[in-house]
Amino acid sequence: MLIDRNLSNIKIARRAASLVITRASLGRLPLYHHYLASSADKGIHQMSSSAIGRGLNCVPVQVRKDLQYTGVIGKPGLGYSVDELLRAIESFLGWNNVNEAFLAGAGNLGTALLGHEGFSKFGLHIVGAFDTDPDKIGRSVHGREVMPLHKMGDLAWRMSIHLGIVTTPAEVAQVVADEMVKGGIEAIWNFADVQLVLPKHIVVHNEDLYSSLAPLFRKLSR
Amino acid sequence: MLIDRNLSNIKIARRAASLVITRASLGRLPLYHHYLASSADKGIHQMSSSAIGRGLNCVPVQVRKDLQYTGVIGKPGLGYSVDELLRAIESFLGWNNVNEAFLAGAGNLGTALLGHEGFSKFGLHIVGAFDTDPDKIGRSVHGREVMPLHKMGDLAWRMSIHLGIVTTPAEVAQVVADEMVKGGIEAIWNFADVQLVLPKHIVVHNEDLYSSLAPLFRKLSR
DNA sequence: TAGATTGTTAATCGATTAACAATC
DNA sequence: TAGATTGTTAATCGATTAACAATC
Repeated sequence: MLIDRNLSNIKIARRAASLVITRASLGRLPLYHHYLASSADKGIHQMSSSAIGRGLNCVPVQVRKDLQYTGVIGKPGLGYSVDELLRAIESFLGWNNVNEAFLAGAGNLGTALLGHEGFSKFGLHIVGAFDTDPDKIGRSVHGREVMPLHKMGDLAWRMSIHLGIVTTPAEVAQVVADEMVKGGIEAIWNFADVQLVLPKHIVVHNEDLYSSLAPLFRKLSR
Repeated sequence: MLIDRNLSNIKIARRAASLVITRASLGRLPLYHHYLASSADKGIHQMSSSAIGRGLNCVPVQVRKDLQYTGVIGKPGLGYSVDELLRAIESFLGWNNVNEAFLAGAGNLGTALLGHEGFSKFGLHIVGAFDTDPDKIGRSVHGREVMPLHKMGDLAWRMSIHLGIVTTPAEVAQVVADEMVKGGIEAIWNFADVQLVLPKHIVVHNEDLYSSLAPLFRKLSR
């Protein structure tokens, strides 16, 4: 029995160490969390991969493969512990850490993100907003004062901010992102309609709204 | 010469007919358009696939493959006509059509999308906004009056609206989407944090912000 | 024990990239 | 013509899915 335990621990350790999560699986983990959380609210504490797959429109084997990355072990014949999965996903995605971010561009979209209260549940705190528009600077947007853009880099450095959100017009997004990188920012969430070109070690997610719209538009024009 | 022309026309026709664009390529076409448009602004009228690839951080062969779907033929040794590509991408993506949409959920994000003027350049016109909050109903948001949600389905039907945008809280998103489908809507752009389950013939794009954030957060927690 | 469901290997599918003849 | 770049086939890579022994 003791030997069994040890063997199975080694197995877990080896697996967790050797497997690197794919981009695709990583993006699905939040979806599992959404669905599992709403199931937990309904008092469901145990779920099989096929039950989860039904809720998310995907096949059980994909659910099992994705969930393996979290390190949670399911029980054959029974399924997974919903609460264990929720905690594991949260910790895997770093939702328990406090992730402080700066946002550049306090326009419509920037304002909306500043006002999105849901983020704080996942550890995302937008602690500074920046713009170049004199009419906006000094104003408070959803409780945060808009500061002049040229102060962003320095301040990011001094406050050890590592996440930047770009909601500026496309024309200035690259310059703003470069400024963020100079300020020590390591990950950028970009809503401007440009592909940012940045050093390899910076992680960028380009949130191109028109890429998302493309399949929808194509459907409509037929 | 005449024979050559005919042969090459047949080739084009066959190619356009047989190839169905992949989801991945479709999503990249808007990125090409962004970059080509900004190049055209700088007076550049001819570009090679490697020049385009440099601007978008991708390899020339991918550019060539993606651009083939638009039907544009490049000139060996020279490259592509920027203006021809721009027009071809616009027509391929249906950006020349008027695409009218209804939006449900006039919160922060909904308001931002209603105020996003850029959309109209691509044929997207959000012509109606809906909410259940009595404080919001009747108010004007970026020039459009917010209407009660229960009127959405009927109105979509009568106005032949085929595109729906969901910016409601996650809890009601599924119900709202079902209502859209009843109203004849065929494509749904969903910003709520749920995977909508809808009939096969409805095209849905789930714009899950937390999926986008996942790789960024992961980078930060290391 | 029997039924259900897991974890994992191997097969398939789709998307990216390398290689190169065709051609401006 | 020579150099550059195209369009396309074949090879590779990555992600999804089928199959099944292990096990609760």
